[in-house]
Amino acid sequence: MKERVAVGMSGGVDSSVAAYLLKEAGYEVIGVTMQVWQDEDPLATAENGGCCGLSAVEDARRVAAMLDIPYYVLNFKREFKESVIDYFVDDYIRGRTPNPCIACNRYVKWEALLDRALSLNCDYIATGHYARVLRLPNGRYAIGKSATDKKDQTYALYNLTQEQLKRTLMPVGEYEKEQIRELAKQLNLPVAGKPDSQEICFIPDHDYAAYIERETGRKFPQGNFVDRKGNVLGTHKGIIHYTVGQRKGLGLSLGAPAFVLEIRPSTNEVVIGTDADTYHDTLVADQLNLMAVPKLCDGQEFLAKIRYSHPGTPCKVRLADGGNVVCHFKEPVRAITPGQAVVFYDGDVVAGGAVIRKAG
RNA sequence: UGGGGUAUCGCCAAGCGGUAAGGCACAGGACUUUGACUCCUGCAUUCGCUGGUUCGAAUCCAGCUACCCCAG
Repeated sequence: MKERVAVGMSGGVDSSVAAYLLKEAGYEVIGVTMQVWQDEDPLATAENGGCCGLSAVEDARRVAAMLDIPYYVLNFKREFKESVIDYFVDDYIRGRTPNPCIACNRYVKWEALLDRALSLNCDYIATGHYARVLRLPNGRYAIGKSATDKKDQTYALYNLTQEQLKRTLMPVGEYEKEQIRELAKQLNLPVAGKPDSQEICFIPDHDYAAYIERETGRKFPQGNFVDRKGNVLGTHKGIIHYTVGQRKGLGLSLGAPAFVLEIRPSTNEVVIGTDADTYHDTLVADQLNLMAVPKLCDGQEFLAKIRYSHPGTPCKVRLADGGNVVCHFKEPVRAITPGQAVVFYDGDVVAGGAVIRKAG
């Protein structure tokens, strides 16, 4: 009897090809598009490049028809609102910089989708991510880097659980991005030429601050830019406009480039310093999720990425009070940002990850 | 209203008679799952104002205006 798999189809190239590959591999494939947008504004959807919106549904439906697989649109608006949007907004209000894609993966694309898939008698869920699901000799499941370096998406997947990974397939992880596009062309998929999605999908105009103010119905007051000694350097536009390491948009003319060092929601201050001031060699993180390793040991070494595009820096980890993880880097890293994830790699495999609380 | 000083892009600032450096900020673009970083491009026909000297002035001279400092 064929194993049954639900493929999350975003309407893009990758998940479309994923569906095809699974069908070729002999699975019984069901196409699913997750409806997550709160207001389906067709215009905004088009501008967004098609991730998760109405035009995405049309594209996914056409691909499913071509592949001759059943196709459903499932409503995940509530889950998306609670796990992604609310988290995103709350983090900004608390002076942090969230990574909504990580939350979306863990709680919507996996937790909620897997739940629905199981109730449809599926054995697996699958996505078009450029990553691999590995079963390790120690019995654990882990995310491994894909064949293509250009499009590594493992960072955003560190937070998946063992149960989720056990039931996950990522067929495009075995291919290069170019191969996937080529395959899409050969199959005559209508989405072969679609651009990659990027940026945060639910804020198509990229105006984060306006989105947060709309969502909360609040205005976030101006406050002081201060240096590390507390001297006032100027006025900021509201805490939600900034992230650690940011240079652009500060409007401060201090002779040398100025960067955000820290955001202090309690005093509504944004601390400013030089580029050199943004480097630290230690961070504290919480909400640890383990993947390849069953537990973290003091002194254990990993390559750690502190943001999506960070190439990684060697570090040693140590467990601290309350389940916190202290990560000491071999060399200082730039702009350790509360709210972003630290992801620990053991070679090409994700050992685990956690949420950065503070530098130093 | 006695004396001295300074007035060059939004901010800082070079220039010292030969036809406006640079930094910061800002804007546009590339990159991008941080409005991040980084990179590329752009950004004073004009030097507080008015005259004068000179082939030629932001640069020299005079007057005016503004601000600053010291004395009142």
